[in-house]
Amino acid sequence: MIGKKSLSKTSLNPEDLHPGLSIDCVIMGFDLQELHILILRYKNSDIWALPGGFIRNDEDLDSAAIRVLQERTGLQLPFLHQFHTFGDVDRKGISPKPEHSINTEVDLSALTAWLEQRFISTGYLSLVDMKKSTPTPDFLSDQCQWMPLRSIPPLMLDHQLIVKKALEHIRNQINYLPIGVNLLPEQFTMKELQYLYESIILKPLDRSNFQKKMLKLGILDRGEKLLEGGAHKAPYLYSFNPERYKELLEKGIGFIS
Amino acid sequence: MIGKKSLSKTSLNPEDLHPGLSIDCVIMGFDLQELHILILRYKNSDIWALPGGFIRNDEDLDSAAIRVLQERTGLQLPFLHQFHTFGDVDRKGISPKPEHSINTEVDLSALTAWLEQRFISTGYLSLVDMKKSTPTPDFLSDQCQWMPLRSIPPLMLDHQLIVKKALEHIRNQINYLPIGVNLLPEQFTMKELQYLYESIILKPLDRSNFQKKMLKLGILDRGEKLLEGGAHKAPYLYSFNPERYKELLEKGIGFIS
DNA sequence: TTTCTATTGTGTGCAAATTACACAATAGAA
DNA sequence: TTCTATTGTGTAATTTGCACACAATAGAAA
Repeated sequence: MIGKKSLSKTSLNPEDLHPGLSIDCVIMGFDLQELHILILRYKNSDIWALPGGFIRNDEDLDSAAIRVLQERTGLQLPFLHQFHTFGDVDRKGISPKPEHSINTEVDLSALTAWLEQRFISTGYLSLVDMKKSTPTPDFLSDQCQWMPLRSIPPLMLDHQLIVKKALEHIRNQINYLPIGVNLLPEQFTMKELQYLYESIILKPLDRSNFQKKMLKLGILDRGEKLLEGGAHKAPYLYSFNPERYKELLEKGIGFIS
Repeated sequence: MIGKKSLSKTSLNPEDLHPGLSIDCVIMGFDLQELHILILRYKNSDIWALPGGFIRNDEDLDSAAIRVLQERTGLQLPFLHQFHTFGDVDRKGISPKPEHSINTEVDLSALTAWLEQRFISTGYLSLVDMKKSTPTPDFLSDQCQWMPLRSIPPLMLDHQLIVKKALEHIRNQINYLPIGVNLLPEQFTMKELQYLYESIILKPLDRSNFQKKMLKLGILDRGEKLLEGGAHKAPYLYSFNPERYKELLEKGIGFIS
C-alpha cells in the first residue's frame, strides 16, 4: 500500500477504495404504526440522502454494507439484504463536497474529485429496531434521523428511486424476510404485528383471521397480559420463537398470502 | 474524450469503460426438457465462463447488459433482469489474457492490466428462445455454446455461484417472470410447458391439475391439433395470449403455488 | 378392419386454506 | 354497576389444492 495513510476503519483515501462503485442503504424501522427510514442531511445544506459509503480494496461488498450500517446505527449485527444495483449514466456528483476535513492527512482535492465521478451503486435493505439504533451522521453530513416514509423530503440523485425499489423488494419478499423479528421490539401485541404488515403491503388485513393465521404458524410465544392502557380487554404480549421463526423463513412459508 | 480511439460499438479501450465493474449474464434457454445456459470457452484454453462485459462511460448499466446479450445471441429485444451483484474481494484476474488484438489501435498492455483488476460484477438473467438465438463468441473466446444445466463444466472465478444465484432467483420469482413466453417457441404442447416448470422447480407436477390450472388462468390460446408423432391421442398446440399474459404477470398471480 | 396402447383432456371427491362475519370475555371509564 | 372499545375465539360459505378416475383418440399391432 502506498496510500498517504495506512488503512484504518475511518480512512477515506480514494487510493484505498474500489473505483466507481458505492453503496446506498435503505435502513427501515417501524414505530407508531409507520415505516421509517434513516436519512442524512448534508453539512450546511438542505440536501437529504440515503446513508451510503464506499468499498475498500480489502473488503467484500457485503462487508462494506455492514460497516456502513454499523457506523450509522451503532448496531453490531444488523440484518441486511442486497436488493438492486443502480447504474444509470447520470449517477454522478455527490453533493455537497466536503469543505474541510478533520483528517489532515487526506488529500482534499483527491477526495473532491473522487466524489464527482460517476458511481454505480448497490442498494442494501436493512431492517432494524428503531429503539436499539443510535443514528450517527457521517463525515459529509451533520444530521442523521428517522423519517416516516410518507414524509421524506426530496432526496439526492436517484435516492427516491432506490427507496421505491427497496419497498417493492420488501413487498415481494415479504414471506422470506425476517420482518417481524427485526422491526419489532422483543415484546409486542398482535395488533402491532398487524399494523407492521399493513404498513408494508398498504392493504388492510382482517384482524380476526390475521390473528389466527399468525398463531397457527407456531412462531409466537404468548407472554403475560398487557395491563396499562386501553379501556378494554387487555391484549397478550407476544414474542417470536427464534427457532421456529428461522425454520419457517427458510421454507419461506407465508405470513401473508 | 481523449481515448486512442473514438467510442464505437466494438471498442474495448479501458479509458472508455467504467472502472471496477463488470456484467455477467446467465442466458437461459429450454430444449429437450432441459434448461440450458450459454457459456464461452476462452481462446486456447479449457476455461469456461459466463458471457460478460464492461460498462461504457456513456452507457447505463442495463444498456450494457442488453448490448452484451445482443452481441452473444443476436437477439434484438432480449428479456433480461438484474438479480444480484457479486463483490467478494477475490474476484480478480479474468483469464486468460488476450495475446493479440484484431484492433491494433487498442493498447494491449493497458487492456491486460484492466483485465487483472478486481471486478465487482452485476449478474443479469436472460430468458431466450434457443432456436432464435445465434451464439457468438467474444474477443476473448473462440467458442460460445448452449450447455444443459446438469452438465456445465467448472467455470471461471465465482461464475458457478452466479449461476446458482440465477437459478434461485428464477425459482423465487417464478410467478413474476415471463418464463413461458420467453423460453418456449410460439406454439407448444401442455406437456412441454409442464416440463419447463418442472425443470425450474425440480419437482414433479401433477399433469391433470397443472393442465386445469394453466387453462383457468386464461393466458393460453388453443390452436389446432398436433398431428404427427405419438401413437396416442394428439395433444393440442397452445400459444400465449400476450395481453392476458402481461396482465397476469404484473399482478403476479401464481402459475405455480 | 379391429383391437390395443400410450397419452390427452376433463371430471369428481376430499382436505386444507381463505374469507367474512358473529360472539363472548374483559380492562378501564362513565 | 353499567358501558365501551377491543381482544380472543368460533363458525359457515367459498375457494383452492391435491389425488385419482375415466372417457377420448392417434397411431401401432393384430
